[in-house]
Amino acid sequence: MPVQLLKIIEGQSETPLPSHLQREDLKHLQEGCDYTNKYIQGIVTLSYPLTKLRDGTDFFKIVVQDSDNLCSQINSINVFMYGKMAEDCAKIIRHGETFIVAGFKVIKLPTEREDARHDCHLEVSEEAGSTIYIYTKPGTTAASETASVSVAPKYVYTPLNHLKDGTVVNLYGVVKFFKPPYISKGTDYCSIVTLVDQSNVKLTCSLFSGNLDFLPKIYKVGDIVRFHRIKIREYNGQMQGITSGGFASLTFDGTVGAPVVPRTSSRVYTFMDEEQKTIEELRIWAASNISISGPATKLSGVQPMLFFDLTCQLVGKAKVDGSSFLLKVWDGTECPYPTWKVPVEAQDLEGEKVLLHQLRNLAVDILVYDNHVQLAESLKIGSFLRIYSIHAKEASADNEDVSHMEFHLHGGTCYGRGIGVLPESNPDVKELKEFLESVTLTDSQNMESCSMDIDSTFGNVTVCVMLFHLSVYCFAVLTDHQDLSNTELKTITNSAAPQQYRIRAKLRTYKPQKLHQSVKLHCSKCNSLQEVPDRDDFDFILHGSAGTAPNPELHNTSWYESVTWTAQEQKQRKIAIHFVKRDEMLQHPEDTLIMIEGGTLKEIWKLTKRFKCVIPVRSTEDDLELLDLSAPFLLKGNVKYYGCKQCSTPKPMKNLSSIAAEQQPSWESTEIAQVLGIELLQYVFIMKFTLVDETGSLNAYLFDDEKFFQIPASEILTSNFLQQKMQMTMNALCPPGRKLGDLPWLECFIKSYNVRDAMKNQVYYQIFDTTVAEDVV
DNA sequence: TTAGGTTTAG
Repeated sequence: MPVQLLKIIEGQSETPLPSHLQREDLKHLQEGCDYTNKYIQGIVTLSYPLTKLRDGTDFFKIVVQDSDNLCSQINSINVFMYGKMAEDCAKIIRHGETFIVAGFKVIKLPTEREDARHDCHLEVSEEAGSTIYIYTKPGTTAASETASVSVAPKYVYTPLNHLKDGTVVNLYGVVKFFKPPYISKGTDYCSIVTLVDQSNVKLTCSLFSGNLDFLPKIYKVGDIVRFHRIKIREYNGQMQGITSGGFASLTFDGTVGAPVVPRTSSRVYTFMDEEQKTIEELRIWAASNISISGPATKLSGVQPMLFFDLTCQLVGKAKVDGSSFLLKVWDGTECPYPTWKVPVEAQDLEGEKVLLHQLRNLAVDILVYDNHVQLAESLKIGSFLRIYSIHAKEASADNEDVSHMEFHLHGGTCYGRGIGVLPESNPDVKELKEFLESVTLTDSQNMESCSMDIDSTFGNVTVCVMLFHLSVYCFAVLTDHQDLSNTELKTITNSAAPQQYRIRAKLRTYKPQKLHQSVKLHCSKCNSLQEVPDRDDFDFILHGSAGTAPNPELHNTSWYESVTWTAQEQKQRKIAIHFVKRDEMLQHPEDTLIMIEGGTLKEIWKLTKRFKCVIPVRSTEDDLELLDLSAPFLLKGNVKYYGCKQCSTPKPMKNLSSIAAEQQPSWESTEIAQVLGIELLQYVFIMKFTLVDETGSLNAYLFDDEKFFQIPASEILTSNFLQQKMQMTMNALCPPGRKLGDLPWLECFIKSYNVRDAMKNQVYYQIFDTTVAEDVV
């Protein structure tokens, strides 16, 4: 008899298995072995409806789990039954029963693997000589004898189209919308969840609990929930769910094929194989019936005027004021726009100082408001968050020419706005953690250290060469170095430096991705490079110098005329402006250089719009002097000019009178710098290009003030237009999202050079005499 | 009780 029912009495089978059969372990199964006298034993966890194959043969599939090895990574296997055996078995088998099969075949198919299931399946049929034994429990009988036999307590789940006012039900649903738990105006946390099921009926539930853990752990639209004991009420003509006594929930990942592991805080819950099946069916239904948004937005993909959800890690937080709170987060990618920095007191900022400094180019400030403040305050540094419906807003301060990106989590909970803490077990968190670990901090910062090594031979630029051409068949228009032919990258990296080459390569990647970060200040005297000071540095110095009142003895001299006034502020700030004259005469504002004492950032910025040059100064006993050289010593149009702290020897302002006396003073920055003893810093682009060809790859540095992009490095920081132009150029040279094979070819000149220190000699490469062709952008 | 989905306006 191929299928036998063996009754168990007091844990023992009435009829023992034939003694010649030996039990086999799931993990030892192999295709091609003989299993005539071996058997597999396990619990039936899943069964599929009996179907017929094309040739009419009955086919029945079940999943059997090895209950003795539940912890084993592979603890279940698919069993395929054919013919009469399939038909017989389908009639009597029940979930949770013990299933034994002897004399089966082991088949391995490449696509068999599912979760913790064996990558082989068992083929079972009378023809193959299989025997099946099924242990049933006392008091239960086979389905062929009596219908609906149930061992475990059974819950009844109501489809969403069958809900009735005033009832308490159990239900399943796919999350179509949710608000992550937030602090309600009452005493509890609240979470709003809208579900939908195969009936296509929606149900919005208001869930309340004083304990965050009792609310469903929903992380994204598409998650599947099971609610037990939810009360149904009618509200505004529609059914509504609301928590009632004994409410309990399980949440599952809604992804087809993901492990069916419930998220719950409850230690005790029932979860049967039937319910696993329900989840799997809902997943499949949802895959084609619920619009689940595409790939998650990363900071690198943020667009202005966008509301987006961000999965990130918290690295800093700070109190801002009563109604807003600052979160500093990162996701390992760089926002392509300059991002705002919310000013906070240093002592209010919580987080690892060193890490915050290392991540200063990657972390972004998110300002959260109102009802989100309390939750934000309770967040732990280092935790992983999903922040829902962040508003990316492009804005520019009235004393800034270049806009920046702001991130706000506005007050209220519309559109699911809120903050959720993700557990480390969350698959998205696992993926993010791996990615964050791959973003080596030293790498993201190494532009600064490497660029310091660029040798001093730079500057020997001759004729500008049109070298980039972006067709598939690349060619170069050469107006110089005609003698150079293309050299393969491998040859270059195998050769000694210094040498010059012409190359044909693809730009695989470049740094920094945030192009405005490529702008640095370079001192041609000491060859140092430094970051361009930001507005805050300047503001800080101006605040400091505002404490020194203008010295009246220095007003109205032979070469300048002075005006003073007191700002109507609490601190009674004194401001003096000195207008440089020529031949005792004041000039037109657009030709005039002015010096200002006690001005604010905003006032100075406004003056630069009207006057040719502005020099911030302060009084000493016997002359006006420049401020600290971290501040610009001269502002002219949009450009702030800085001096090298190391190489400058600032001189009194009266030295300017020699220029003022000229017939037609042009007020050139170089000339002003010279008479004031300032070693002028030059704005330069410093970038690292990773170039590849068929033979290899190398990193070449771009060190350029204007030639390469045809954009003055000194002006790019204050011009949206120029920043866009530069971005377009880079997008043309290295189109985002393009595979290596599809990248355009480009030609350029590079030169190799040695950098030696006490320990070693290193060869570097630098792009030179290369200009992006006009038709590129 | 709370919220009852449908973006702040900082």
